[in-house]
Amino acid sequence: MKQPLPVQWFQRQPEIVAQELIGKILVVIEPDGVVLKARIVETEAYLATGDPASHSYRGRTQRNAAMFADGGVWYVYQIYGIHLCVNVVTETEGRGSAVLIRAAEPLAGVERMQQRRKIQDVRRLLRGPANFAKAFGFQLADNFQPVVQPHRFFQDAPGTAPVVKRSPRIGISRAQSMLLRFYDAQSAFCSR
DNA sequence: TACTAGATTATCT
DNA sequence: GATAATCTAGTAT
Repeated sequence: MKQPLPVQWFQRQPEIVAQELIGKILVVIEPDGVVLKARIVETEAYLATGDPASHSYRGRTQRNAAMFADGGVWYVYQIYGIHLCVNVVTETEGRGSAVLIRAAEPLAGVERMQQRRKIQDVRRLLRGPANFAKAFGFQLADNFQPVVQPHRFFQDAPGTAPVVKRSPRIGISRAQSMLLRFYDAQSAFCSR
């Protein structure tokens, strides 16, 4: 069994973490013992400085406080009233950067994900940030929680590294020229 | 397959 | 009071 990625792995520049997170595997062990696994295929970086699309751009607020914590914690927030977006905080205390997880490829626990999503199509199960959050059972309460825990962690993936491409981020109105979305060009599980 | 409208609330100004 | 790092369902093509 692979070792979990250590917290220091996340305490680097968001562009680096976003790019290297592609192909990594998220493992979640549910309270009843069911194991969920997924291979990350799409992420976006939100920078600490000079990035108007980042929640941290206008400084620290109650909502984005987790972004300013030490790297290696979750930043979870609700958007459009009904959806959750899940980020991994990067860099260190006081910076304010994070990586949004946008899509993944289901590897284990597919039935549990299908129950939560109320759909069968495996390709759509983890496509889009809110869908990913729902399938894995993320809650607002996961905000500020450590990324490295016994029941929920990332691990390195076996095999060759994926071909990672970059493009403009999706769904934002500012800084659309910045190429901060990273995705596995060979995966059929990306959101676009 | 493509486009549009509507959902629904925490958070910020 | 306005906005938002979205998704789904519905109608049109």
